[in-house]
Amino acid sequence: MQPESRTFIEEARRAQIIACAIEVIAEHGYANATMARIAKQAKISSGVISYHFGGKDPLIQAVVAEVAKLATDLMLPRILAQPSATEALRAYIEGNLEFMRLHRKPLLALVEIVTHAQGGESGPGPYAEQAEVAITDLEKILHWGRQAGEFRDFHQRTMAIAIRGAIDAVPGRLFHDPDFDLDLLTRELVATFTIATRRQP
Amino acid sequence: MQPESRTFIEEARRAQIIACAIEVIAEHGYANATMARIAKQAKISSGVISYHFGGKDPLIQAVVAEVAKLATDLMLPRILAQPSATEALRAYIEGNLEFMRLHRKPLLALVEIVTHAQGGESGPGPYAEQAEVAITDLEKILHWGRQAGEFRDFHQRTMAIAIRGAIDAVPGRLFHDPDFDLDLLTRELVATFTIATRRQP
Amino acid sequence: MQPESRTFIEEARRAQIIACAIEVIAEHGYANATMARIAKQAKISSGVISYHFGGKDPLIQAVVAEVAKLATDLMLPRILAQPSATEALRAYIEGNLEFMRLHRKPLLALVEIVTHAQGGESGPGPYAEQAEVAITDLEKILHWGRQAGEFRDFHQRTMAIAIRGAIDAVPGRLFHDPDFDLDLLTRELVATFTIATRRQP
Amino acid sequence: MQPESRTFIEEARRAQIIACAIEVIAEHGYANATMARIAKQAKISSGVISYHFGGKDPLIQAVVAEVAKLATDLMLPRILAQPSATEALRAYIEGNLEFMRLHRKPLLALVEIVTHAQGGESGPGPYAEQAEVAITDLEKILHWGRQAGEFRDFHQRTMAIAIRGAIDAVPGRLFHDPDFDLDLLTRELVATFTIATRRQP
DNA sequence: TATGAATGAGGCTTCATTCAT
DNA sequence: CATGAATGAAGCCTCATTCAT
Repeated sequence: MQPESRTFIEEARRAQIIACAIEVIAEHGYANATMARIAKQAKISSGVISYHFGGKDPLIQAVVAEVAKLATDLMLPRILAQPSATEALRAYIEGNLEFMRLHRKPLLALVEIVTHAQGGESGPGPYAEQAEVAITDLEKILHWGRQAGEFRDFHQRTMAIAIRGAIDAVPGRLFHDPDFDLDLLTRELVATFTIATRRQP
Repeated sequence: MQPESRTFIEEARRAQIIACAIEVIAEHGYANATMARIAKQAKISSGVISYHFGGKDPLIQAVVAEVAKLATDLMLPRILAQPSATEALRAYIEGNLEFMRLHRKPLLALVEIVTHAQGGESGPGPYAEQAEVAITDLEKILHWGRQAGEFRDFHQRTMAIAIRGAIDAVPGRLFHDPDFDLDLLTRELVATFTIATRRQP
Repeated sequence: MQPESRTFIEEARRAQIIACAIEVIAEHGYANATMARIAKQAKISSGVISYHFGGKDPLIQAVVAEVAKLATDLMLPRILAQPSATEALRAYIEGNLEFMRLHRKPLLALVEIVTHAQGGESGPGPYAEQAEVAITDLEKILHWGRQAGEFRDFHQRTMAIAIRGAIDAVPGRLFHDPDFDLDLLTRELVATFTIATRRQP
Repeated sequence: MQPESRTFIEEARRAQIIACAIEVIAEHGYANATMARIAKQAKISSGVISYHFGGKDPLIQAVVAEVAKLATDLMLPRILAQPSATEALRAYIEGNLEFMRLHRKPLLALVEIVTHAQGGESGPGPYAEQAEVAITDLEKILHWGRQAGEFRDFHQRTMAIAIRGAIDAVPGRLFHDPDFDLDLLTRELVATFTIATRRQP
C-alpha cells in the first residue's frame, strides 16, 4: 500500500534478476546467457526482464554497475587508508584478490561481460572504458610512489598494464582450478610487484 | 586428418579460408565472424567452408592450430637458444611481443577465439588447454632458473600466471591504442620481470 | 451497456481514457497506440482501461462512437436546416471541413482507426459500416436534389463516393501540411461539387 | 549452370515472394501480413524471405516498387498520348480505374501499404511521398488545361486532391462490393470531373 | 476501484548447416 | 568441387490481458 513497499518489491525483483544474471553468466558464459536462461534461473517468465530493465543491454549494464559498485566499495577504502604508495599497491592487489574470494561469481560475470560484450561491428566495445579506468586508477598509485621516491624509475603505464594483467589472469585460473590457494597467490603477487617496483639498491 | 590425403588444391583452399577467417575475426570480432562473412571475405560460397572443414568449430580449431604453430615456430627456437634462464625469460617476453608486432591480426584472432569460444553449457571452454600449455611452458623456464640458482625463491606457478597475464594484457591495450610503443613496452616488461625474478641481494 | 448503470466517476474515467486514446492515436498513429501508452497518457495504470472497457477493442469502439457522435452533433443540424439540396450539400461539405478544423485530433484518430483497425483474418474490418453510413447519408442529400430537380442526371452512388472520397482525402493532406488553407479548400470543394452536381444548361 | 539461370531462379523466387506478399496483404490486410504468413503462402520457410530481400521492410519496398511500375507502365503512355488536357484527365481517370480492374489485388496491397506502413513514432510514414507524387502528377495535367484555356479558374491543388481522393475511394468500395459496375463508375467519374473542370459558360 | 507485476503468444531476424544442381 | 538457396532453431522484443494486493 505504501509507495515504499512497491519500490521495495520492484527493487527486490531487479536484485533477484541481477543475481540470476550473474549466476548464469558466471556459470555458462556470456554467450550462453540468454534472456530465457536467466529468466528460467529466476523462475520467471522471459518478458519480466524486459519489463523491469527494458531489454538485455540495460540488464547487462545493471549487472556491470552492481559488480563495479561492490568492487569499489570493498577496495577503495582499503587503498585510501594506506600511508605509503607501497602499502597502497599492496592493498590494491590484496583488495582485488580478496574480492575474488568473496564475490567469485560476480567477478566472473563482470569479466565475461567486459570481455565479450560488443557494441556493433568493431570498436572498443561498450565496457572497454571499465578496463581503462582500472588501468588509470592503478597508474595513480604508481605515480604517487614515483613522486614519493618509493618506486624505481619505470614506465608507469607499462607497469600498470603488467600488474593489472597479472590480476586479471587470476579469475580464469581460479575458474578452472577452484581450489587454488588464493592466500598464497596473494602473497606472491604482492611480493613480486613490491620487488618489481621498489627502488633498487 | 592425415595431411597426406589432402591434395595441393585442397590445402590451398584451407589456407585461404583460414587466412580469411583470421582477417574477419580480427577485424570484426568473434561474435560477428559468421560463416557467411568469412565466405564473403574469401569470395567463395558459404558451403565451401563446411565442405572443407566440416563445420564452424573445426574451422576455428584450424585457425587456432595455425596461429599456435606460427607462434611456436617464431618463439621456441629463440628461447631454446638462450644460455641461461634469465636470457630465456627475456627471449620469451621479447618473442611474444615480437609476435604481436609481426602477426597482429592472427594474434588478435587467437585472443578473440580463446576468450570467446565456448563449447557447450559450462566447463573450461575448448581452448582453455591452450592457455594452460602457455603457463606450463613458462613454468619450465622458471623452473630452470630456480634450479640454476639464477632466480629468487618465488612460487613458480604464480609467477608464471603473472608474467603470462602481463603479456596477455598487451593485445587488448594494443588494439585500442594501435600507436602504442611496442619497443618501450618490451623493454619495460623484460626489465620488470627480470627484477622480479632475480635473486635478491 | 446501459449508461444509467454507470456512476458519475465511472463516466468521468471513461471520458478521460477516451480522450487520452484519441490524443495518443492522433499523435502516434494507431500502430503505436498501445494500451500502456494510452494509460501513461492518462497517468493511470494499464489495467484500469481493461477494467473500464473490457479490452482494447471495446475502447477503440468507444472512441469511434464518441467521435462519430461529435461529428453528427455538429453536422446534422446544419444540414437539416438547409432549404435546398444544393445548400444541404454545401452545408455537408462545410460541416465536414469545419469539423476537421475544430476537432482535428479526434478526426485523425477516427481516420487512423477506420483505416487500420482490422477484426480478424479478412473481411470488411469492424468499421467499414461507418464508411458505408457516411456514403448512404450523402446519397440521401443527392437523392433529394435529384428529386427536386436541382441536380443533373448523375449516378447517385458514384457521386457520393466521389464527394466522400474528396473529403476523406483532406485529413491526410492536412496532417502533412498543417498550414493548409482550410477556408480556401472548403470554398473550392463546395464550388467544384456544386458545379459537378447542378443541372447543366 | 549458366549464371543467367541462377539469376533467373533468384528473380523467380523474388517474384514469387512478391506475388505472395501481395496476395496476403490484399486478402488479410497489412497488419496481418506477417513474414510467417507470407512464407506459408509461398510454401517456403520464413527465413527465405529475409534471405532474398534482407528483411520485411525491403520486401514491402519491393512490393511497392513492383506495383508502382505496373501502374506507371499502364497509365503513363495512355495519358501522354492525349491531344488535350481534357482528354488527358479522362485518360488519367480511366487509366486508374482500368488498373483497378486488371490488378485488383496489387492495388489493394499498395493501398494497404501506403496507408498503414509507418516508419517510427510519428511523421509522414515511408510511403507518403508516393501519394504526394500522385497529387503532383495530377496537378500537371490540371496546369496544362488551365494554361490551354480548357479549364475554368479553380485552385489546382484542391482540385487535384479532390480527384485523387475520389479515385482512391474506389478500391475500398470495390473491395466490399466486388460486383460493383466499374464501367459505370468510370463513365460517371469522368463525366463529373469533366464538368467540374471545364470552362463554365 | 486501482495498481503494476507477470504471463505467454507472436513477430522479426540471424545463422550454421544441408543438399540438389 | 563449388554454388547458393533453403531450412529450422534460437534469440530478443512487444504487447494485450490477467490477477493478487
